[in-house]
Amino acid sequence: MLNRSRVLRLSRYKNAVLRLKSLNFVRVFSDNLADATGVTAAQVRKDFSFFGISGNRRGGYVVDELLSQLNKTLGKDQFHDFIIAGIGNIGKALLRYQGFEKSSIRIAAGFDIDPMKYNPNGTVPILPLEQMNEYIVKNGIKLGIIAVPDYAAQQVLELMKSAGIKGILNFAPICLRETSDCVINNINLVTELENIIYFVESAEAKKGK
Amino acid sequence: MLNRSRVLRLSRYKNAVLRLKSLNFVRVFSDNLADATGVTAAQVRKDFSFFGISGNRRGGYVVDELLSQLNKTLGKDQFHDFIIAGIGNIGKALLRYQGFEKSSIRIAAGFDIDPMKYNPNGTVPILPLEQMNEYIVKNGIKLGIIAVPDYAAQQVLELMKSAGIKGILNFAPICLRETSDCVINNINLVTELENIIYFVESAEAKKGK
DNA sequence: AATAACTTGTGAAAAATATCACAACAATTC
DNA sequence: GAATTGTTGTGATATTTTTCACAAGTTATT
Repeated sequence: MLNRSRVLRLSRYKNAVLRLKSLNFVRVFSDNLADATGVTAAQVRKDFSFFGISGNRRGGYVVDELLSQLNKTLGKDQFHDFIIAGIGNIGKALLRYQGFEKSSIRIAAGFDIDPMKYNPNGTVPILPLEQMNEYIVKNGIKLGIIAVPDYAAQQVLELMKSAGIKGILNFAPICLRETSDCVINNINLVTELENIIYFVESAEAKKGK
Repeated sequence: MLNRSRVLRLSRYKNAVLRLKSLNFVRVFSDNLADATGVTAAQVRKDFSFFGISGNRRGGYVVDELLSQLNKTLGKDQFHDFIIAGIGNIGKALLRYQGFEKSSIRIAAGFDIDPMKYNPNGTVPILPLEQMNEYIVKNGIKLGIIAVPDYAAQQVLELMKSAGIKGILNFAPICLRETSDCVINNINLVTELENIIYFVESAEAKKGK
């Protein structure tokens, strides 16, 4: 069965391998990846085994081979276009984020309802939300990011799905439900901070006692 | 044992209850929360039971009571100050993010090495990174956000930890390892998008076959 | 070419997590 | 006030995920 956190770990391994490669490593061991990503070596190997990624006994994994296997598994052997709905603080940050390009991720266009945000001729065009459907269909976009306020999220989700979007990263602070025809990852910034608060507070409490 | 995803779910329940409250719900059932957050009703009850949150048989949970129990458990009965290191795209977006205040989360200050970013007299002061240690110690800050480039992340982590930070949300695309004295949550935007790409691609592949 | 050193790949075991199913109970109806 | 209905709280069960442990294999050394 395909397991979400297993795929997340695969991405982390890939990042770790990239960093090791930049340090001129030619081979890596499951041990190295375990250290770099905070899991056990057995888990690294189990994960690889699950996706049919293999190395050499005693020789570990050849960095370049491993990278290409990881990229292939993750579908990173081709460019992927995303669109963003909502050009607020988060949306703008994602538009400008430098880290995507080298991971063959491209933000193709942004959409908003606020005319002040429109910029049809920018590097990444910002267009009226009404044009989103047309854009998605015309360009065959399959991937979207939702960065609108909570009250608009569900509606934007429906718009995206009906236009043919198959996968969404959602930053709106509301848990969008995924369906069989559309994968959704929810990132809730408040929730993430609350999580940290909880563990820090409970550590304090334990110590105080 | 305390379980990270259990606490994350608790935050989601809290958000769901807040939304139901705004719809004038007076009581909620585990069923409602299950629907709103995409888990089973049994899980909601198990989670509550774990934290000692209880309702009434047949009567469900009284919204206001439940909220205060959730907030108390999550340590949201008081304000929490965070600092941010790295005032780039992500850092700036977080500084301006509107959603924190009503969750009693406050960004107290930002730090960067670029003098162009300094703004010591803004609503949220942006100060030189060299002053971070002093600021943390002086104000008793326990919580931090890392939004610097990958190559600087480890170093900023050490700075924060040595100054007394106990919990960190990390946006740098490198997996920072948590230690017994400092909780860390890593959010890697590329990884999140890759995860979606993977599931969309593999769904495509399955359909094509 | 035999031995030693070391790492993978993976079944088996353990641990963690989620679901089931139902007794216990509270509100409502008859 | 007895019967009915509906919901919680939770042991027991099932499933998922992780770790263990070691045979199988590869390279290096003597």
